[in-house]
Amino acid sequence: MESKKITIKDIARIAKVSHPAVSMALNNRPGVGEKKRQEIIKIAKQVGYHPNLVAKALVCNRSYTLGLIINNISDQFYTDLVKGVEKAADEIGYNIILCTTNESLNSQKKYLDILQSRGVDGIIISTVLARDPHISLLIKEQFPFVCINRVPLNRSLNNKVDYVILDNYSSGYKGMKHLWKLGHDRIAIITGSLNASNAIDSLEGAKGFLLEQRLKIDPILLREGNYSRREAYNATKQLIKLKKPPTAIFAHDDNMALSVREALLDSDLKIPEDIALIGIDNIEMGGLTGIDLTTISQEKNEMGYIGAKVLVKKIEKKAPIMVEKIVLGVDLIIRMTCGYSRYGYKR
Amino acid sequence: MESKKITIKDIARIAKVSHPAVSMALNNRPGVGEKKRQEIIKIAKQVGYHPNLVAKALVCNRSYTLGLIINNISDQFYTDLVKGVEKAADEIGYNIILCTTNESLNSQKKYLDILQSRGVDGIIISTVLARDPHISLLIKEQFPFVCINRVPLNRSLNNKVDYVILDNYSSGYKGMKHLWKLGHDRIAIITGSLNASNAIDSLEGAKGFLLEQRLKIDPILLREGNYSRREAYNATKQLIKLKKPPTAIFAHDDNMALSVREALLDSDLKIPEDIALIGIDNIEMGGLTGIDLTTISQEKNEMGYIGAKVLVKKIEKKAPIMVEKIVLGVDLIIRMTCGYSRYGYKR
DNA sequence: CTGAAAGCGCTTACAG
DNA sequence: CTGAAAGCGCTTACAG
Repeated sequence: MESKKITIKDIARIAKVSHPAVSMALNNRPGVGEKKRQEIIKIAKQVGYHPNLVAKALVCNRSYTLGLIINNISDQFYTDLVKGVEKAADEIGYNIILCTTNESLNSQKKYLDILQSRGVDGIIISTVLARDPHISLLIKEQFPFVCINRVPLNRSLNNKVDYVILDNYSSGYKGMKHLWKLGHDRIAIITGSLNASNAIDSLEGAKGFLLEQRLKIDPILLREGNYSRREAYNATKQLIKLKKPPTAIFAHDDNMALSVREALLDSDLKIPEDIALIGIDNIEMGGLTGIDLTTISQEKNEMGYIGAKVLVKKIEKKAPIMVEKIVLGVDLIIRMTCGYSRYGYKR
Repeated sequence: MESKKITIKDIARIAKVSHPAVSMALNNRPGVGEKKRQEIIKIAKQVGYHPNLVAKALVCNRSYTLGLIINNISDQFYTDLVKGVEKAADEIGYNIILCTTNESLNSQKKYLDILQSRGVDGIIISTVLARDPHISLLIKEQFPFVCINRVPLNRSLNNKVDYVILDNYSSGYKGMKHLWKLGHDRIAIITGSLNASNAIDSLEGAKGFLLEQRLKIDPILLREGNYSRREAYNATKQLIKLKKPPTAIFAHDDNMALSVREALLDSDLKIPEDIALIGIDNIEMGGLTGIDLTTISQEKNEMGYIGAKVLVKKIEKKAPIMVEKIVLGVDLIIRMTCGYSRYGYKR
């Protein structure tokens, strides 16, 4: 009792025309008279015709589908990114196949292969590592893709990959400057995954500011947090047990900052009285009253949105052959966790 | 300079066999000698063959792709749901096309059509309305789908749709009971979208408990929040301005509860001293120190996971023809926003 | 403007 | 076990 799928051949039979005529009529192409066209469209509606996009994709070699590779849907940073990509995709009539790697390189490779096999027209990848082994293959195969959030750092790929990223260097720089101006000299940093460009850049930015002040970070205050809430929590617990504990912690994303906060509060430390805290990303939850996380705002939505647009431009070859490199600006968002509102800048 | 896609015909030429032989070899089917099989597999690897899943889907009428329709990726409730679906899909080798409707029925219809056209093997839909106009068509067409989170309430569809939902009635009941036992008599409710079964059931549960106590809710304390943060905020502002304001607010999801909290704090009301607050869902952010939202825990992840498994069972027809109706239990999570820890139950 | 043929990259079914 | 044919539902290119 399975209801058979209705195809253009069925419609052709009813309309007494050839099936290519139906195809042309439905796709608004010349090759069929206006009267016939209207008749065919009417019949298609009546019989509830759904075009088979799989067949169409096979013959046109275009699926109007994009792959999106992210790390972790539970991290609001990625949620916002997905939202931006979806908005763009919706506007231009593409659909999204969502793939989550959980920071696994094997998983990334698996999804890259699957997405290509599934005939997506291009891939938006937010999980690339600094020395990513997969990107060069995509380039060699001339498969359309765009990096967002993170870029490969191999020199040889420098002018070959389109990307849309955040100005992570400035995020690190501005966060550090804020803490320094508040009088902090002993600042711990909990970084992202240091094999990823965004984390590397944030750290460089933080160090860059210190360098300008002829300061250096005490290596014991530098912890790799891998964007993991648990690692951030544990790192914080260790940091505050130090003989000379930090007076401030700079977590290189808000997701980790929230865990740092939990760790501090669990240890009965007051923020910012006992220790200051600043994050990066400006995720929505950081702004809740009582959290009031000072942070660096980043245009996550825009990054996804623009990334998708850049990719589709490439796919549709509407632009001349060129590589687009887009860097979105960042801003300091002062809330309560650094104590600025109470003390103001000291220097 | 576009690099041509490698197909089984290319491999066939190299291996000096017919292309169906290659297909059989690569799919581990009988019909080709073991030696040849190994040779073919080796060649495929060497030339970097990616099978064209679009072609495969066309001939097999199976794409190993699932559609997932949600309302709003920014709501952590849906994020968790997506995560569960993804986990199941990953385990069984399916990919997910993600569609977001933002509570728009037109959008839901659009995506339902697109997903079918795209040849997904089935659809997981979490956005169905109580009187949903689209579900009966899916049933008529015998298109595999499963409802999660929400179900249609039309009597005629009663025994025709598979679903995995939460025990929303109990969520409403348990939340109300908790507040009542703490001594509250004037409890406001901010509901979800009352054209959706989950919101209706939660409200029924809350009313159900009151009825047992021979109590009724004052209509002025009942507000439809539509799962929107803004509406919850505004509703709260109105509620506290009432001549007889409520002593407690029961928000029918945590996302709204967080906005209620903002509205209360913005009005300098203390939680729970001035007014108690309870949500539903147990989203991660509600558990942060300083938020400490009392809530009803729900197995959002499990709902997605089981939903996907039920759907695939149906698609693969491994089970006898039957309808699965699964209801997941819920639990009261006592934290700080109702003041239980300070006062204990009064009755 | 109209119709019949060829083909997208696969798999299935059927001769040898 | 092996090979050639047919077909999935479409679109494109080419005769009439």
